[in-house]
Amino acid sequence: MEQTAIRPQKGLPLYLQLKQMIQAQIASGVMHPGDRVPSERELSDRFGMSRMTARQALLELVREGFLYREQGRGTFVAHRKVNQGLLGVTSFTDDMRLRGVVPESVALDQVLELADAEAREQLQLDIGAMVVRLKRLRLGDGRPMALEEAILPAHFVEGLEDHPLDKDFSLYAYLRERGILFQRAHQTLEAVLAEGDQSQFLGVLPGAPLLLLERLSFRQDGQPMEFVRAYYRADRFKFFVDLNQG
Amino acid sequence: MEQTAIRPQKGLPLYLQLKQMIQAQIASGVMHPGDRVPSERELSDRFGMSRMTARQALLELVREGFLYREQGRGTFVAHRKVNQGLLGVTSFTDDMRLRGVVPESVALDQVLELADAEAREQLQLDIGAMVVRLKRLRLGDGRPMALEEAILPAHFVEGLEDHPLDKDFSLYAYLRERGILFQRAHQTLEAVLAEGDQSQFLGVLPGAPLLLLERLSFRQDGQPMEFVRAYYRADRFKFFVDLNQG
DNA sequence: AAGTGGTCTAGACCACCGA
DNA sequence: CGGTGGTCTAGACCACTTG
Repeated sequence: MEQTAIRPQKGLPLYLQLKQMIQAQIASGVMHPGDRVPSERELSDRFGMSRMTARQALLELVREGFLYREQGRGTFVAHRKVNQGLLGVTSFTDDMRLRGVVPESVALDQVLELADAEAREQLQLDIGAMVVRLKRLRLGDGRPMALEEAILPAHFVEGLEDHPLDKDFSLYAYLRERGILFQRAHQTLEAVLAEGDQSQFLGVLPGAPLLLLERLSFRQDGQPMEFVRAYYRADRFKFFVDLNQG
Repeated sequence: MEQTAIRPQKGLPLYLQLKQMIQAQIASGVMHPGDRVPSERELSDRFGMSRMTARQALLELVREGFLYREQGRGTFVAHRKVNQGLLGVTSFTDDMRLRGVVPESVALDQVLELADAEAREQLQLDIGAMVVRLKRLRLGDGRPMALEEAILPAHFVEGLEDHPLDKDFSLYAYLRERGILFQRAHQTLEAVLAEGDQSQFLGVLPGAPLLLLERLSFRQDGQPMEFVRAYYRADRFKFFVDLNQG
């Protein structure tokens, strides 16, 4: 832990600068798993900040799994960072890129319609509300990966009808640009067998195993904003998630 | 938000008392989704605590999804609490109980042996290390739900060999009693088809869909401590998870 | 301009742990 | 015992939102 510059308001809050510095030391191997990190008092002395500021940096790193603390002993570098950050809500596009696969979408259907009972229930809409329904075939490196249907309240996506949905278009990037962000999602996964349409679009035999994913996403204020039902080819897709706390 | 007693050191830290009070008001319906919660300054005034203390209560409730904040506007009650707390590592036993199903286990096999290559890789063990291998059939309300194999480093579970593994025995409760806690887990899910042994134990036809779950659990210090591979009957089990942050 | 959350300070006492 | 993290105080200035 060298005395690199950390002091001034160079745009970034102090605690974030400290956090990044510690993170860098772990990543670069300067500090090893099990090593003790300097105490809150030591950090605040060394970098001329208050103890609460150093504390905030350490606590965030603990929450993110880089460090762990033991009462009365100290703060230590965690042993193996479990797949950093994959606790977040991911989009198909990001997901594929992360795996080094080139994502692609083919729009099969795209309609503006009255929300049916299921959509109203999931998205908590009133009778008469309109929704956009997007049916897409998802490709990875040009091969069919998943058949996906997304339903969103129409007011979130005005103008989307004129948007090209093919190629590497990401619905999530589109929403991000418009300032619409997810905060939380509830997701279920089950195993089903391919039938009818599904096997044709995905290029598998009827009876092949599929992973059925259903996801309801919420905005920051807790309002539901997207319901997705997607069928993934089991031989090409494995879902993973990191869980915290015991 | 009434002026109930909150002041003194009645065992519980101040910020936890405040947190619980706010949580109770949300649960009881006194405060509704979208309602503004008193500001940090207002809370600190009203309850005679410092702003940082009130802030700590609010920030924890935000992290847990009960509240959300908007810069310059205030702190608000979130709209729908997404399955409270199900971000955690769950055991089969807890999971079933949560769903109102009576869990049961039948031990099929239980051996102490040399760790093979896969076990060493997953659990980061050296050559020559011993592991305990537990094979169990999991029942819910008396019906087969899953076929599960767990592998643990032998030094975590000394004495387990003499333990009855049937009935409602929970490996996790056993470990909890011995002070061994999980902090984090990495889990993957995929869809497969039942074959051989699996279909017999689970009571399904070969070719029936199964949900294959693999989980690697870590202790607080980041050391891996259990690897589980479980096959769930797709018609009786749906996996769900809540994700944070977009 | 007034109110909010975001950051930060310079102290304090406590419970817990190790030597 | 000294050092650690856990809690807490009473202030401060900032950026942001709203009227």
